[in-house]
Amino acid sequence: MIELHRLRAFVAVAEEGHITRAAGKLGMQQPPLSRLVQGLEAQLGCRLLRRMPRGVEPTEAGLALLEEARAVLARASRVEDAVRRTARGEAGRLAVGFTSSAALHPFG
Amino acid sequence: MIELHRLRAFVAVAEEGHITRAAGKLGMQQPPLSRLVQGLEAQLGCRLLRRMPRGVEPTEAGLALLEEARAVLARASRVEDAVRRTARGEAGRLAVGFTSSAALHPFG
DNA sequence: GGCCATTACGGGACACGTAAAGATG
DNA sequence: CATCTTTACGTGTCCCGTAATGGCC
Repeated sequence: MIELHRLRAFVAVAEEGHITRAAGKLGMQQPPLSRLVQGLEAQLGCRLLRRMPRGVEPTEAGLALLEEARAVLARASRVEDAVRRTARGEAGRLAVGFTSSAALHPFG
Repeated sequence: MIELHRLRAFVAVAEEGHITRAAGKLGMQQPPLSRLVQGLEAQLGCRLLRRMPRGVEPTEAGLALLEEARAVLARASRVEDAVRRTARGEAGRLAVGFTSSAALHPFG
């Protein structure tokens, strides 16, 4: 399965259009980032970027991955907080109910 | 961010109720799997499993993570195939339409 | 004593950073 | 020549597997 690390790298590159610029945004150097994307292409068996003289451009497959990757990363980024909140008791015990008559009952 | 590797490990353990059994299912040994879950607990800063004399049991936070992790993993597992299909041209350009009359039209 | 989880230790894979090389306008 | 990407090389970290230790019926 694709690891999130590689997805993050690819999304940054695809959004910036330059490996160099994306590396700066991710706080790393260009060479490791370039290899990360290459590894992803090798894993998927297809090119994700068109290498241009001035930067890169996502291929068709790259665009598809960009969309999917954003969805997965967005969901994954919320997991950590959700679990911690549950551990603190702020969530997880919350039950939400719908009835047709609850609104008629006074509290207490 | 939590890596998918750790999520897969935790889901297997939580579902099996035994680190030993989950390790067999994942094709690995118990010690690395035990450490993987410990690493996840350290990352989240809360216990995910209650260690019992016969196996383990998810805590409240563990149950919350189990649910989230399944959703993320399910989504991530489809990414790879989706991108490869797009690269082969089987998807990405596919438009699906619904009409009220298409069924009345003969092919050709 | 048997079962299960954990710690200890050595080996391999992967990613990073720096430095040098290749490609293109 | 300037810009951007890629390859080369050495280092550090993380994970794995085997072996030994700890806790609880």
